[in-house]
Amino acid sequence: MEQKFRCDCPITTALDVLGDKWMLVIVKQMLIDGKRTFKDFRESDEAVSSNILSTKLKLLEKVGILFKSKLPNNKKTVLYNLTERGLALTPVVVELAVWSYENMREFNSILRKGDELSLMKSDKAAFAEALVQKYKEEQAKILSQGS
Amino acid sequence: MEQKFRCDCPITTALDVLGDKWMLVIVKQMLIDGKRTFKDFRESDEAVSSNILSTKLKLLEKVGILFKSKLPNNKKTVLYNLTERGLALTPVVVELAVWSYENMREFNSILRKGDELSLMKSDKAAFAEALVQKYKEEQAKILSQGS
DNA sequence: ATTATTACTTTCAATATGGAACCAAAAATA
DNA sequence: TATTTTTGGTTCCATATTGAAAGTAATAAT
Repeated sequence: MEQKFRCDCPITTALDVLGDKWMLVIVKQMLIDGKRTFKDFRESDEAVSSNILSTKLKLLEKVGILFKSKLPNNKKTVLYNLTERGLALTPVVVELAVWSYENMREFNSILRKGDELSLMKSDKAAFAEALVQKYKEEQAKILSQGS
Repeated sequence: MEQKFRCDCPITTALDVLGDKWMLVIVKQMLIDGKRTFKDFRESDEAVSSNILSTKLKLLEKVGILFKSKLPNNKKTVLYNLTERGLALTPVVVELAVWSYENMREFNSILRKGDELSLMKSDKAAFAEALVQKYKEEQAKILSQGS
């Protein structure tokens, strides 16, 4: 599964890597939903099947969006962590959320109500930055403790 | 090909519709590359094959991202136009471009140089709005003339 | 010592993608 | 007017991707 690029356009290039139903969903699950382990992803609302999850996690690692780690006292559980490159996707994710809240409600009847929409819209960059900060704090907490 | 949604998350919902290799590329071709006709898309750098193009254009129309029109003096050529909903994807496209310029160069050796990157980054909202304005001006020009 | 959990891989069916050829209507050209 | 070309598709078929289910090996908990 080596990557092929269609042309020199940055947008097309991004979509050559991220353009599917799972890549950005996994990033979002890590960034927003606090998912960190294979099991977490499997048990998410979106319920990825494990073969696909495995494939996508490998690709995300390969392009430097996430890296794997382990806790010192546990040899079994693998932690998946966003890199700075992965965290740099936060603005994309935020823009998708804004667009979706404002345009997808008529199609997805179970779309949750957008409580954070006005906050998000009032300062998208600040909202994105707050998400990143929250992620990093959680990350620090997990790495500092041992379990 | 009716739409199914995985859960109530807005990001996942957006990707249920847009999450593939073509949907956002077609939007970008219209918004930035001035593509308007079936032929235009076929002859683009990305060279979509016509069966897929046909399928995706129908889906984009169905979710209200584009609409079809014709010029008064030409019964053959079909024009594909972005709606306000489609134009509202501009910030997503801009964020993808920024991320890509800054993170994909090591993977896509033919990625073009990001001359507009610093301009884009300095004020993303303004950059997006300028793209939308330019599109609308072109649109007005085409609709006003007859050919 | 036994059971459960975690992180996968394998298998196989269903669906999506993609290239190529084909086609009908309209437009351009001779 | 007759012929050719262009445009906007559709159809066919091969290949690739997705996805559900079951299986497995190592570790951890009981």
